[in-house]
Amino acid sequence: MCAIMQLAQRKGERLVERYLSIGEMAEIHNLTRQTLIYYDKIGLFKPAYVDENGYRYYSSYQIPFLREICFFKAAGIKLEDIKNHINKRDLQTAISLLEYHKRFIDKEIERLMSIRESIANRLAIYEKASNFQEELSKPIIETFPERHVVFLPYNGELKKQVLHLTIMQIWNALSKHEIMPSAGFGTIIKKESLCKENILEGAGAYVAIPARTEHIEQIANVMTLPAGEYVCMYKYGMPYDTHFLYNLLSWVKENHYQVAGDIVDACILDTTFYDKDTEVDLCQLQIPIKK
Amino acid sequence: MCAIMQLAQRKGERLVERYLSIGEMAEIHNLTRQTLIYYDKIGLFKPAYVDENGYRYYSSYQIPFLREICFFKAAGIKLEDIKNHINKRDLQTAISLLEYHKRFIDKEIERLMSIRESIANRLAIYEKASNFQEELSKPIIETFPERHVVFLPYNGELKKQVLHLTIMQIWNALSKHEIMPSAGFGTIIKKESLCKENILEGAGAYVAIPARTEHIEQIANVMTLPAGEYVCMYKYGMPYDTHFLYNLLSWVKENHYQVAGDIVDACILDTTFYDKDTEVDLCQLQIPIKK
DNA sequence: GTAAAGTGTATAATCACTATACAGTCAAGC
DNA sequence: GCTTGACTGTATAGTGATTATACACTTTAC
Repeated sequence: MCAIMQLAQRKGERLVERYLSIGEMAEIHNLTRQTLIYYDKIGLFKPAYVDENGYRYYSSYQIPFLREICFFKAAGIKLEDIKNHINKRDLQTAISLLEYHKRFIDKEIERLMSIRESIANRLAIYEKASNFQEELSKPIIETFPERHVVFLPYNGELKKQVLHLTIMQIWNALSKHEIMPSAGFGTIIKKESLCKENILEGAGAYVAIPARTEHIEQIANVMTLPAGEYVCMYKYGMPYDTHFLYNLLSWVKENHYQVAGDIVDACILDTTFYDKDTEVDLCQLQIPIKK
Repeated sequence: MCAIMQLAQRKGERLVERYLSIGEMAEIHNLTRQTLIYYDKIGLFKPAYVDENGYRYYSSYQIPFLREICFFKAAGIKLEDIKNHINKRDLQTAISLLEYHKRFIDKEIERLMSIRESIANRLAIYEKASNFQEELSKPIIETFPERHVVFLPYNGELKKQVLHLTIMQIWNALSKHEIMPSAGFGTIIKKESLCKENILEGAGAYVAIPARTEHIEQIANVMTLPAGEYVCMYKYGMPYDTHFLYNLLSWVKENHYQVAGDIVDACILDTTFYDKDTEVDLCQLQIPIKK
């Protein structure tokens, strides 16, 4: 039978003085016996009376205290903080504890919202990747909105390791701004190097900054990719496999377009999706065009 | 010196084959050495090569893997789930892992929003309590919106323990609906018992349901307190100290009002705020009135 | 050759419990 | 008074993802 009902029914002259056993107290508050033993041990909530056999007995006057502890706990406040508060409890400390915790909850909500957006960004990239198959190596025209990225030039000849390390440098810089780099990354090839002997001169890695990120101005090395039309091509190949780029540039020429800005080589699926022998990413070349 | 810079500068013919030490790998990913040792131990991420002295060496091809692990970790996904995914990684499992986690994040955000509201509700009550002093025992007219509460009649004579236990019963019922009972609680005295010998006949405990709670119809014993004018009085006294109620009812009569419905005795600050000798709550009597 | 920096293992602590093992206590029915 | 079952006690280990510490060995730089 339910402890609450039993107690409520046993009304009478001795009711007020009657102590509650640990099991009753636990059931009333929807806790386990072990939890109350633990609260006793850490000094958060001790029984009013302990008999000669060590049995714990609680007074019904303690019910509002334990209820309050449960409230703070359900709000996610640490037991240590609850303990410090409940023992010298007054209105002002209660208010400041709750206000402090409310700010903490606000920060947590903000953090989770940003994670939510990161996951959505990543899922959007995967969505793209799911549909690329029939379009591999075919030029298609897509329209992109304005995109903000962090750009860092490659230091030396572009090889796999330089690429990884440069991306990780940007990645860590963004992490320090509490930004999850989930909106994509890749290589940017400078427009002014297209006619040079080494087409990759000045090229670098980029990591996209998620849309709606605040305080972009505090981030170093931010670069803006303009909105507009891009001719795009999916390919299995690393940015230093430049023949894909030359192919697409030929298409631009043949179709009487002009290159309107820096070229993006966006990594869609990295090598972690493929077996060791593949060792190349699925990427999408994006050349901004104008007539 | 920064490991990333050092490696980026040491470019040359042997660069691709060069292994990274545990410290370098950790620094690149903004992790500690111990964390990588732990990942090795739990089988989440093992070095490509271990030398005869037990030193761990990582291949630069492993960088995207560890980066991906860090991404999932930052999203709050459990290492065990990451481990299960990363080893048989493909687009579909990646998508379903992220979609599953997105739903989890959504639930978390909802939970935190509800905690946020609970804290705000509680702070509003404390705000009330901060300002009651000069108004103690004085009748004042306040307007309340419509309020939903869970009501449960007291079983037997109204004493402190019956009061506590009845409230805890409602409290637990609300907890099972994942509602934090933070919007106030107290006693409701039935209008039809005002003229009876025992004014507390049919009286019971109530716990308020926070505004904007969804699916109220699924909660048992819900009662609606109508919007409108209430004559209110702060008092130090329990609901069974009925002389406060009689005083306020006299005021209603003297001022030619009529009692418009059931009477609320709202607990503002319970005994946990006072020393053991006080043993009474700060309450506010609320009598709905009409001319 | 030495010192500093880096690496290894092993262990304890964190937080708020939960689970388990094993022993003693209490209340009801016979 | 005895048995049974429900209840209570203590003690210990485990959870998850680290961090911190202690102590010994190896590598690198000068």
